Amino acid sequence: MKRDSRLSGVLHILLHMARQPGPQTSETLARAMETNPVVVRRLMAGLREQGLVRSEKGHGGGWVIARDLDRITLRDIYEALGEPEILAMGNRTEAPGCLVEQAVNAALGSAFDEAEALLLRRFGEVTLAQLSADVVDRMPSAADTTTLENAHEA
Amino acid sequence: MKRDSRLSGVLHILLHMARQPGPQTSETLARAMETNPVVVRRLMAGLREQGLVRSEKGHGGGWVIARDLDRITLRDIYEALGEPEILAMGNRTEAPGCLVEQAVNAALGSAFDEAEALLLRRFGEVTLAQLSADVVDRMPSAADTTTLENAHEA
DNA sequence: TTTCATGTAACTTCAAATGATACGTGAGTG
DNA sequence: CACTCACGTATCATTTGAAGTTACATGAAA
Repeated sequence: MKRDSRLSGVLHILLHMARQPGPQTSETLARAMETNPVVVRRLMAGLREQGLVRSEKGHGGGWVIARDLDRITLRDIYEALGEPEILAMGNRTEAPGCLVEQAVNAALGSAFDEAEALLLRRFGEVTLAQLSADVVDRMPSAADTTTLENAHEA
Repeated sequence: MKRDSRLSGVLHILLHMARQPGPQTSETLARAMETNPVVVRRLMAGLREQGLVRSEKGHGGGWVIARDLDRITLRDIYEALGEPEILAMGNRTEAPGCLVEQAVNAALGSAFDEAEALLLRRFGEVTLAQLSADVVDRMPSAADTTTLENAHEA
């Protein structure tokens, strides 16, 4: 399967939005991500429904973040995306009659559950504010005025 | 993508083999798994290369486990399968120039790594012997003579 | 030599993310 | 009011890898 990069992608979008004052269009955000505006809208749709972002049509429209950055965790975003599959592996059958398969499912299942739970816990501990601060830490000090355009020239 | 169930499948195969004395053919094992003999051979190919199982051609041939059950961990089997992808999610880009994406990758990447490490650690702690014992625990006591055939009728 | 069973290549099927095109809707602008 | 901008969304193509299937070669035992 192709690796799911929606969480990675939407975080990229949100952090770019966080660094710019006004509304950002899907068009602009798509260029920063080297992708298509429709992909941006699709990613953002779930976030809008959860009230994490707002969108406006027409002139001067675009996307804005609708909540304080320190009150949005990666977990909130993950859930807004529709809680995509975390693991690429799984049990062959869900409710097998075969005792052998039941034993396999029990052993693998608990390991899978633990790994998922760990990841979700980590997601819950990281806020957009923290990530945004990390971006600043990574910047050569003089470049604090980096715009969406030249952010991708480096 | 479709969920990868190779580990689950190969464990099912191995535990069925563990409960029968002689060599088992791909044909027989495939019937127990409700799949195709070629799929069985494909799953077992890696295990054979790692010396976990042996195969013989011709009359009376088939597959046998080549090592004590308590010396085979799920991790051994996972590695013999070629270490398939564990996570369905990943970073959009591996070595991005964009500082924003670098920050995203760092945050997500460490969480991903932790989850993977946890799962692999769990795999390393479980042996085939333990799983096989668990199968017995799940059996109604009188059914200890369950064969491959009626194991799937219950 | 016939049969059985593995070893593999090649093809089809399937699922889901991603990319792209097209068109509808609503909000500003002139 | 007409026009443009930007989102909303349906639809289709592309991509990737697992899983299933068919076909045939190889080697071992009867």
